[in-house]
Amino acid sequence: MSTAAKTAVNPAKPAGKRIRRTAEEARRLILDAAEKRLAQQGPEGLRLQDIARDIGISHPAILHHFESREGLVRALIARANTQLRDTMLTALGGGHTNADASDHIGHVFEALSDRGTARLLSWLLLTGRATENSTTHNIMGEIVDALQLRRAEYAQKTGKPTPDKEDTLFMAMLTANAAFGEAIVGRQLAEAVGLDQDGIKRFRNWFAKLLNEHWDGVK
Amino acid sequence: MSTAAKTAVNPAKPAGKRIRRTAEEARRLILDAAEKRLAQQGPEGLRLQDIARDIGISHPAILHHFESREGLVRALIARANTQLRDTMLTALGGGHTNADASDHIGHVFEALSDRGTARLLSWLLLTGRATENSTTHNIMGEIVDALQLRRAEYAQKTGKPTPDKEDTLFMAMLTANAAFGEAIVGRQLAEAVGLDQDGIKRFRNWFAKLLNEHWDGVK
DNA sequence: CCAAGTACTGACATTGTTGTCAATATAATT
DNA sequence: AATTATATTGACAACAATGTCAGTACTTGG
Repeated sequence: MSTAAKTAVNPAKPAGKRIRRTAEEARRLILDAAEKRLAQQGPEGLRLQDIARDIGISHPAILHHFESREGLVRALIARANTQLRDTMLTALGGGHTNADASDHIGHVFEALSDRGTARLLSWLLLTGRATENSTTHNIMGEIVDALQLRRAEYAQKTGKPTPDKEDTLFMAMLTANAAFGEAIVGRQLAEAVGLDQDGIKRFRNWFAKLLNEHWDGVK
Repeated sequence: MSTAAKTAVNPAKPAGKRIRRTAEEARRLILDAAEKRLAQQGPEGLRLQDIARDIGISHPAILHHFESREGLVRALIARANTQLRDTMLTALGGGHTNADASDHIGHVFEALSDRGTARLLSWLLLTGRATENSTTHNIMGEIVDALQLRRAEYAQKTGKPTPDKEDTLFMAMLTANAAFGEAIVGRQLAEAVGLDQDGIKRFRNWFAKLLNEHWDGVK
C-alpha cells in the first residue's frame, strides 16, 4: 500500500562549493585533528564526528580515508611512531659531535615530552594497542647502542674504563620513564608545588646535570 | 486502537535466589571490579555492563549505588586518591627512622607503580578529570616537606650544609615522574631491551643508588 | 509474623556513535 | 567538452551504552 514515495529525498539541491583535497592532504589534515583532540581531551575525545567538525568535513569522509575508526587509530599509531623515531634519531645524531651524552639525553627528553607525542603514546600503551608494534623495540635498542658508543669514546678519551652497558641502558630507561611521566603528570605536579615554566626548565637542567655527574663519576 | 495488552510482561516467574549485600559491600565490590578493568583494558574498558557482568550483577545495580557512570568515576578517583595518600604516608612515615631518604623514595616509587594506581591516575590525568582534585596538591607538598626535613637532619649530623629545598623538590619530582613513566611504559620498555623481572629490580636499585649518590654528594 | 525499607532485576526508552550507500561535485585525462 | 576517477556529502541503518521504572526479593525491626 504505502510502499512508494519513500525514495523522494530533497527536491531542492542548491549545490554548494566543496573543498576537494588530495587524498594525502586529507589524511594529513584528519590525523592532525585527531592528534590534537587526543592530546587535549584524552582518549574519550576521539570521536569521528568531532574530528570531522573540527576541520569542517563530514564524518564519512574520514571513514573513506581510513576504512574504520580502528584504521584511523592504527594510522595515528604509525605516524606517532615514525615521528618519534625521526625526532629521536636527529636529536641523537646530527651535528652535536662534541656535546656530551646528557645533553643528548636532554634532547631525547624534550623530543618525548614536547608536543603531544608522549601523551599520545601513553594512551596507546594504556589501551594496550601498541603491544604488537615493534618500532619501540628498535628505537630503544638504537638509542642505547648509540649512547654506549659515545660513552665508550668518551671513556677512552679521558682514560677511564668503559662503563657497563647496563648502566647506559638504565640511564636511557630512566630518561624515557621520566619523560613519559612528565608528559602525563608534569603539569599537574609542577603547579601542585608552585613551579612555573621556568621552574620546569630548571628541573630539566637539574636532571641533565644529575646524569652528567653520574656519567663522569661512575665507578 | 491497540493500546491495551502492553502491560503484560512475563507470566512465568520462577523466582530465583538473589544475593543481597550491604550497600557498602556492594560499592566496594563494584569499585574493585571497575578498577581492575581500568587497569587491564584502559579507559575504554570502563563499561557498566561489563563491570556488572564481571561480578554477576545487573548494570542498574551499579547505577543504584553510584547514581551515574560519572558518579562511579568520581568514587573511583576519590578512592584512588586516598589509597595513594595512605600508601605514601605510611611508606614515608612508619618505622624507618634510620633509613636514608633514597630508601624512602624507593618506597614512594613502589607505592606509585605497584598495583594499578599509577595507571589509574594516569588515565584520570589524561582525561583531565583529576584537575579540580586538590589531593595531589597536598600529597606532593607533604612529601617534599618530609624529605626536606630528613635531609636537613642528615646534613646536620654529617656536618654538611643544608641542601637547597628546590633540590629536594626536584628529587621528588624526578621520582614521581619516573614512577608514573614506569607504570605506563615500563613493561614495554623492559621487554623491548630484554630485561626480565629481575632486571627491573636492578633498575630500581640503580635508581635508588643514583639518588643516594646525589644525596650525599650535592655541593 | 508482619511491615517497612531497600538492594536488586528485567524490560524498555533514549541517546550517541560507527558504519553503509547512493548521489554529487570536482579534478585530471583524453 | 566529454569521460573517468574519486573525494565528499546527506540520509539512513545498526548497534551499543547509559539511564529510567515498575516490580521483586531479601533483611531488619517491631
